[in-house]
Amino acid sequence: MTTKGTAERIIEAALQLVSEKGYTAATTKSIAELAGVNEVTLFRHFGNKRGLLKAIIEQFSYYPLLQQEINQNVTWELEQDLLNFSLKHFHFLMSIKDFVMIGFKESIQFPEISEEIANIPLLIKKELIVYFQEMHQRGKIREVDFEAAALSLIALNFGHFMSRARLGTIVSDLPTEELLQTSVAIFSRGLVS
Amino acid sequence: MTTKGTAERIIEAALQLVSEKGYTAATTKSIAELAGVNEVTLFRHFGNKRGLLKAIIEQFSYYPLLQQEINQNVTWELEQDLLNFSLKHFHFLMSIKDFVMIGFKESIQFPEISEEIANIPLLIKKELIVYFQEMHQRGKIREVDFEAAALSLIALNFGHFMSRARLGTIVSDLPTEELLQTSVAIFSRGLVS
DNA sequence: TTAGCATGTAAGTAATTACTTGCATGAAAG
DNA sequence: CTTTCATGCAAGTAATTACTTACATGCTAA
Repeated sequence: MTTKGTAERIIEAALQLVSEKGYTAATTKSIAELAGVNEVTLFRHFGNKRGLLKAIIEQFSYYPLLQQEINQNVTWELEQDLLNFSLKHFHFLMSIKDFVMIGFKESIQFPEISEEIANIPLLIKKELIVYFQEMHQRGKIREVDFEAAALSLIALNFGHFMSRARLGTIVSDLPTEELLQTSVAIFSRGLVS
Repeated sequence: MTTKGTAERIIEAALQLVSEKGYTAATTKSIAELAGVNEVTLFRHFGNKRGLLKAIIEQFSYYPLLQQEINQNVTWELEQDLLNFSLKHFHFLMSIKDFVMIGFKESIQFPEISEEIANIPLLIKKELIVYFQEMHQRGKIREVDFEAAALSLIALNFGHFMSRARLGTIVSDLPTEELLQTSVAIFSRGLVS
């Protein structure tokens, strides 16, 4: 009980600090301080600093991926489906924002994270291609390179996510939902036959 | 002569290492080693480690921005213009890839870089909005939220850039030009009236 | 030739960092 | 009541880091 709470608090603090300042700059002292525990407790739980990050990675691998949820609520109405997907995609990325940032920052020190993160667009791409193919067979979208189309939608959402996650409302103060709606409206209109 | 070359080599090495490993993990020793100079030379040139990064930021502020080049070669043919812009945008981001990465990694330690980087999409957004408005008046694109449209195109290109810059061909081995072409084709088709 | 200037070399310093050890404490479980 | 177990606390260690100082060397320009 107390144990679990302690370890969790340490992981949480590490996740925050490492994603903010990077692995090296996030000292064990500062992590322990933010978690509200003694520094030795950190080592007693995770052995060493790398062990702490391993725990973070492991926790992430249990995180429910977006993938399964994509095919749910499919209406075979292009714009509606893509908006539904894009909203989910965006909020999913936001929910794992810290992981994504660590993945980008520590791709050299912890290539495992990079791989884990790179897997997300890969899985989503496959799902989207299948969806686009089916939509094409139903005569609802025109013939395009479905892989490129899938990658584009993913890039679109990822771009919006990065902009909001790192720059906030500096670039634009449009409400996220509104922005995504217009974004998807243009994109799906470009796909319809 | 030799002075300039030395300072430049140090800056180059720092740019590479800091963008790869982050500011804290890129030690002055490793930077000097990569630059092929003695560590003291680094301090003689830039005073301290922060001074070195200041020099990097300053060098970037002199970098020719994409902005002016956008309005050149405008044909008022939507797809052609947007493809031309997107290719320029993408390759511009690639050319300042290391700056962008530092900007994302060191947004806390060096907020100036973040601001500098955030300025890019802001300027481009303004240019794109003007272009879209003019295209609308010419009856070539339909009525949409031009700001959202501009942000979407920027997010699209940025997403492609991030994917290629960090994940290489893991997600897809489609040739960049081909990918951008399909990407822009869909997007512009979604805008035409 | 000489004077200056950029750089290399060697040595050192104070601070920080990851990590350890030994002991005290307090709460829960048997 | 006692044992166990997670944690706190104090102290310390070896390595690393940013940075300094003093002196030697070699190239360039006057």
